[in-house]
Amino acid sequence: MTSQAADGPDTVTATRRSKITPEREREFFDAVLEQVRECGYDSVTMEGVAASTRCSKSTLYRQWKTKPQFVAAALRSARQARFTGIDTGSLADDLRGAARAAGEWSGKDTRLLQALGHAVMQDRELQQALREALVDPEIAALREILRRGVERGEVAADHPALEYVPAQMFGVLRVRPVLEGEYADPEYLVRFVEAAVLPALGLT
Amino acid sequence: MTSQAADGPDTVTATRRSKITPEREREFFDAVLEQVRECGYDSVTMEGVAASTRCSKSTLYRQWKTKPQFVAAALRSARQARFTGIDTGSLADDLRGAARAAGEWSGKDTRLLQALGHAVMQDRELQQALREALVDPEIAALREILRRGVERGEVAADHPALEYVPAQMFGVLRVRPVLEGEYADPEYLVRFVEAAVLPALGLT
DNA sequence: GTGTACCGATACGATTCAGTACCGGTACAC
DNA sequence: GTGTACCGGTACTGAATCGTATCGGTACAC
Repeated sequence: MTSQAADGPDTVTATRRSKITPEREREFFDAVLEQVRECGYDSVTMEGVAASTRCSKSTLYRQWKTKPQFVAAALRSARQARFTGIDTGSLADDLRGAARAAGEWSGKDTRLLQALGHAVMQDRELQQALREALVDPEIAALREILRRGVERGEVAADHPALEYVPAQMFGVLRVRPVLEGEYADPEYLVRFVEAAVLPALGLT
Repeated sequence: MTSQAADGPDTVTATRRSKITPEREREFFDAVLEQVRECGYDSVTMEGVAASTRCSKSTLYRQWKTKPQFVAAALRSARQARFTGIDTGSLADDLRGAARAAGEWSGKDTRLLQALGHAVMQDRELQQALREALVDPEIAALREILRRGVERGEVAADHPALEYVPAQMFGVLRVRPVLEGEYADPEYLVRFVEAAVLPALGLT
């Protein structure tokens, strides 16, 4: 359940009503996200997830009322910052680092975003879960990198290109599959940062 | 039928086996694309399209064998270059013009791309139709703009930022809804070109 | 031990939708 | 007129899939 984080030190697993251990829950979440990436949101079925994790549909429906709620829970559980902790002291190197980190997750995240991109327009909870899981943390980390660069005086606070850096990074990341048929890898993104983003910021 | 372009001067409409006029066909195509934008590819139903155009399912299935083929045909029919004919003699102005043109179509095209983004992975014909309709023409036109700029000597042929211009334009176009919750309008894209693309190309 | 609460399996009803089949009606060719 | 070929409407089959209900089994609490 979504409430189980509230009551759960380790040994208390015994006290838990549910026999679904956190590890088991992870299996469910991994399975459903993988199915979403594979087949698209609409084509994901509870039966499919149940089969692939060898549990019964009943078990899934006991824990989560509906498919959207299930997927949203899975998304929330997958939340993690891809590139926090990047802090080299140089804006250019930080951006290169972010590009590299983004490129490493590119395939999985992009497929997920792609697969959910439209479903999200119809379900508020799903939309928010997606933003919290894949969008907001990255944007925040990126803005933090930029903020530090401004603070160090590497770029003017009102530099017009600043506001577009996140959109550039994620935009290029997401459209490369469409334009070139392959996911943006770290090399591609780093070259992009060096060829376009840094020059635009005046960091040659 | 897909073959009707081959046999059709004007008056020959009489000779046509089909009573589906090109205008009527347009209605079908517009309706199905609108449904795709609205509900997503998977949720589009032949029955829905039939109802919204007041024809019968039979009629649709007589013309197109399956749903993917129907949607692909609709996409192909929607093919049109958004920004050919932009040629001001200045690379910077051409790019501004392209940005403005792209921004004007942004909502419709982005929604379509979003809605089809995943379905396309499972159906080759659909994928190709989508590329031909929404991706390739724009890319080609953009590359042509850049080529002319190079030819005029406004930017070096091997300038590293050149290769990323199309990806940036379409990337920013497509992710703005995700990041900021609204489609990229012409103003946004023109400002982006001026703040980031032109500086990166050394065209202050 | 005994009881409780959850598990997995399976079966079920309801719904939705792709695609087919059949119908009577009608516009146009000749 | 008569025939042909297509139209729109409706009904149908068959396959998924949602979500519910039922059932026997089992791990853990006490």
